[in-house]
Amino acid sequence: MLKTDTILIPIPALFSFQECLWFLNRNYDDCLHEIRQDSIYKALEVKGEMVLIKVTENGAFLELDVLEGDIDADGKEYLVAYVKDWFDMDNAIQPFYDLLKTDGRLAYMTDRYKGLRLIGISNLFEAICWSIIGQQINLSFAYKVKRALVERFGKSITRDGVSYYVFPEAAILAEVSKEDLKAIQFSSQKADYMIGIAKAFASGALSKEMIIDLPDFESRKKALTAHKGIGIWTANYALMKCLREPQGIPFGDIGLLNALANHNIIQDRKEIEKINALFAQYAGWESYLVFYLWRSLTVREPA
DNA sequence: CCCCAGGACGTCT
DNA sequence: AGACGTCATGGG
Repeated sequence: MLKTDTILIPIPALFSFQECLWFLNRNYDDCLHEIRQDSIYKALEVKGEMVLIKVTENGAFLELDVLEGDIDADGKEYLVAYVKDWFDMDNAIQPFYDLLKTDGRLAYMTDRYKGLRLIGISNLFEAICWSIIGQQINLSFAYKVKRALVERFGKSITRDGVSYYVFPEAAILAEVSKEDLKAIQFSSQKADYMIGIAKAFASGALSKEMIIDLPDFESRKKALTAHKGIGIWTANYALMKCLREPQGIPFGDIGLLNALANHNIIQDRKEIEKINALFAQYAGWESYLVFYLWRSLTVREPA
């Protein structure tokens, strides 16, 4: 099928496609998108149909091309909303920069990482599963496990001999066996956690809409941590990446702690009061601060 | 063998 | 509430 659909999305102030690309391409092997020549290729499922999109920069616009899959006007609208949410394009982040500029230790970020946006995970089930996979293991291994899971249980669409995957549906993962997951290097505990979460989503006991409808951050966090396998770190990570809760601070995150130590904001990992004092200065932009601190971490070279 | 990695959970005080 | 031990798995 030939490419026919091109959509242009205006780029807002303080937005850098190159910085967003850096995050998506930071030497980790993420199976849910591919980057070639400054373009992002990603599979999505739109109204039950697999679609392959390409996102690239085109002057003052992001260019969104539908490479595979038939979509109607509603589908286009969905894709535009998806990309805007993915790159947090509707968020005016100048107030965050104003805060950074008053912070001697972090002011440099407004230049060095200018235009970096908090890259999201719009699927709550995926966001939770990904954070469960990432619990207490190094990121390289976490991406390896995710790839095995996605390539085994996720739908895909192929173009030019390359397959692009979407994250598996909850209904599928709800039915897999613990042994299936252990075979792709899940720990026995994480296998139980993820099957349990998948069953909750598959049955409707848990959903993004339900969490959004809760009145405030604390009740959302409680609703998530009520499930086995979702602790403070996982709940806050999911709320930060999916629901874009500013208060979604993944407390205890080793990367966050390392970044704070690198900036001499803390000396050791137990200085909770210093961490709280820092985030108090960034009220409303806590999750952005976390993301920028992650950005500051040097990334290992690929093996 | 050791320690570490984008933690969670139980069980003690 | 908060500290501590335990659980799993792969990488260095």
